[in-house]
Amino acid sequence: MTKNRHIQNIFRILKATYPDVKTALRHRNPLQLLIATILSAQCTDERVNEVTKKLFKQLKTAQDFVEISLAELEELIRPTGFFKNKAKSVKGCCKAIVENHGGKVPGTLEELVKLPGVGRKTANVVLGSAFGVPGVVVDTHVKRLSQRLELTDNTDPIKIEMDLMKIVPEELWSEFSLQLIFHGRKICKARKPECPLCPLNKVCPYPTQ
DNA sequence: CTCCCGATAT
DNA sequence: ATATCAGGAG
Repeated sequence: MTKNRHIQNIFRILKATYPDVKTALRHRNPLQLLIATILSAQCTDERVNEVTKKLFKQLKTAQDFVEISLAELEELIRPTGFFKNKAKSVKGCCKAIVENHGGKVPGTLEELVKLPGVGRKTANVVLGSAFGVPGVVVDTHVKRLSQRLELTDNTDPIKIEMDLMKIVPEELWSEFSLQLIFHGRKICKARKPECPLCPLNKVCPYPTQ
């Protein structure tokens, strides 16, 4: 089986299994998605959604996040873990957004990555789901599945991102990332992957236990 | 590489 | 007890 055939099979099966993927992080605008994504580090999206439901009811604009005290913000986001770092990042982002971007979240990878606490993963989530700009999101799931499916030999997320950008057509970057993320959560889990249930098990090199 | 954070699954 | 959860900074 050629490498191209391998990846085409994966696209076909993922599309059939997850025909209409969208981010699980609840949001109404780019600012909300940016903040939700920062909060999502090492935390389930379910918990992030619980926190942001209250958070976004109380705080609407970037200016609101600049004005709230650090201690208050820390308490509001505490259940997401890493709350001191995340509170600092959220406030820092909003400060930069107010001062340098007229209160609007910037829509390019270059500008997003300059924001404190925003790396390529977070930036590509915002680009893909808030601005409709293609981006490969390499989070813990995409990294693990790319390795199990042998789409990359690398362990560095940036190198994996580059590998996937070569293999995956640009118009599928965001969709493919989301499909791997959903599949990684439900089936191809880090701990105990459910290989017998997996629609990819016929084309996957990973041992099915 | 370590640290940040705490809940949950195994 | 330990690994893992939509990572990023120092």
